[in-house]
Amino acid sequence: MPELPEVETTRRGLEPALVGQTIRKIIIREHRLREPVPTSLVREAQQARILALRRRAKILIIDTSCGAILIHLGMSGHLRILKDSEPPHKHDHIDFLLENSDMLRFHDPRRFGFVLWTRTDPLAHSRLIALGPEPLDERFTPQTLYTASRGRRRAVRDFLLDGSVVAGIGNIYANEALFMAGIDPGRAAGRISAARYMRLHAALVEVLTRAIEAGGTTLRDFRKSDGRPGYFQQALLVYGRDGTPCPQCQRPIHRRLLGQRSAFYCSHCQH
DNA sequence: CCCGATTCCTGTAGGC
DNA sequence: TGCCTACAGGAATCGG
Repeated sequence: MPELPEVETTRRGLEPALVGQTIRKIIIREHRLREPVPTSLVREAQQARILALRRRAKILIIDTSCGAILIHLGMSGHLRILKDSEPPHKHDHIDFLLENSDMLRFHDPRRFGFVLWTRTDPLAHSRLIALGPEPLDERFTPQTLYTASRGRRRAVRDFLLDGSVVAGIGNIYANEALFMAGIDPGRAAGRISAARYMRLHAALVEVLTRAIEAGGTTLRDFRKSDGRPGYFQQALLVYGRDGTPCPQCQRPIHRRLLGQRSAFYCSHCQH
């Protein structure tokens, strides 16, 4: 499940292979992603020169000479650099052929991702405009969380997943940070003190930074742009570890459904 | 405004 | 062995 660290890992891996290249040809085998792949992509992005790769939340932005490609990996997507002679396999939905015989290939079995094209400022795109601060930007502070949470009764785990509060956090890193900060994922966001949001802020920054250094978390589908998995899953403290001993107190980690998705936590260490 | 439920999709794991 | 079901989840949308 690509969250911020996985998309950042992908961005870093793709950057040297893509920047400066011209897109020679775009092949779309499957238009039916989370939203239809626009036909304008083929018409307008072919022959465009790639200028830069950026990331905003979980979205990769490929800036070109005449517009920007926006790519979301959904929960099962990945991007790889291959030789353009590599035959397509199942779920290889889009190929971007480059002038140097390399190819950027978008693969996404569950088709929760999207590939969009815009000729205006990508940061002003409807998918990006309402996002909160980047968690690794200095504009994200403990105050961001404390202020936004006042009066909110929803579980703090779900509050962290709200991209308009802070961008790019998914279920894995929300659970990890809440464990590191000693906060029960089911606690109402508005009933957590400023002092505890200090700890949560620090935990988020630390876990995201470490995950990026490890190349992200590979549970099932995620692959770096060279095809290799990330290694942060070995460092996960609670996510997916129900029944195993808490790394702090040795009591078993619990799994509980919060909303529609699992929360992992230690009932002794988190309150 | 806020919040929870629902929806999209397919591979995998576990039960029988 | 094979079938069936539950589950994984980002984020838009809808209804209360």
